[in-house]
Amino acid sequence: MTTGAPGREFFLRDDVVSVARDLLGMELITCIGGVRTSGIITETEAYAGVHDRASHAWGGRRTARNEAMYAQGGTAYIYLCYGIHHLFNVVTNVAGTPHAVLVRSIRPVQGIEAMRTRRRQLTTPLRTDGPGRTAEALGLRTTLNGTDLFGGPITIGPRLILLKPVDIIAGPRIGVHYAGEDALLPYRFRIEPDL
DNA sequence: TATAAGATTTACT
DNA sequence: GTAAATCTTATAT
Repeated sequence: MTTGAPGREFFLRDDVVSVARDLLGMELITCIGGVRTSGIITETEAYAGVHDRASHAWGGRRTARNEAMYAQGGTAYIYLCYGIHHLFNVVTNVAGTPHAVLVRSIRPVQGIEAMRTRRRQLTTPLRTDGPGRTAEALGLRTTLNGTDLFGGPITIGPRLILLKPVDIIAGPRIGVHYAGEDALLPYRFRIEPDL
């Protein structure tokens, strides 16, 4: 687990919650239009498929938008939220089981100037916290929805920082108050910004 | 066919 | 603190 990038088997794992936790500290890399940008994943949320009211796939929902959730683990699920923001998820579990992990925040590593341009923050401090800001900084758009994370423009790289269990903060997910009891599940994981 | 709400961010009062 | 931007889906006429 400490050497190299995660292989396909990492994303095929059965427990989406543990995948969300283990993604913390890994590098999310994009190479789009010849521009390479990346960041350390610092916040994630798990969406546990058909039994999770907060998930787009709750109750077995399957639409043109969420089709990528039904692909095999290691696929990108990118959708438009509120008509404006692109949100990036990593699909987990085997094909046909629509689990996914939302990447909510990164710490910039490579291509910081390119991310500034994308975020239109050339002089103001570059912010990459929040799922919409994260996707915009990395150039992730719905045109990349369904992209495989092996051999394509989006890659999950090696773990860049080692984390102790005590460093990882679990809590309820954000913006899912409509999900009833499922809104209280501790499916959100993050680390302190200065860790 | 119409309306409401959503895994959000930004700007303005 | 409130509202606007604006696409997709679900539910109600």
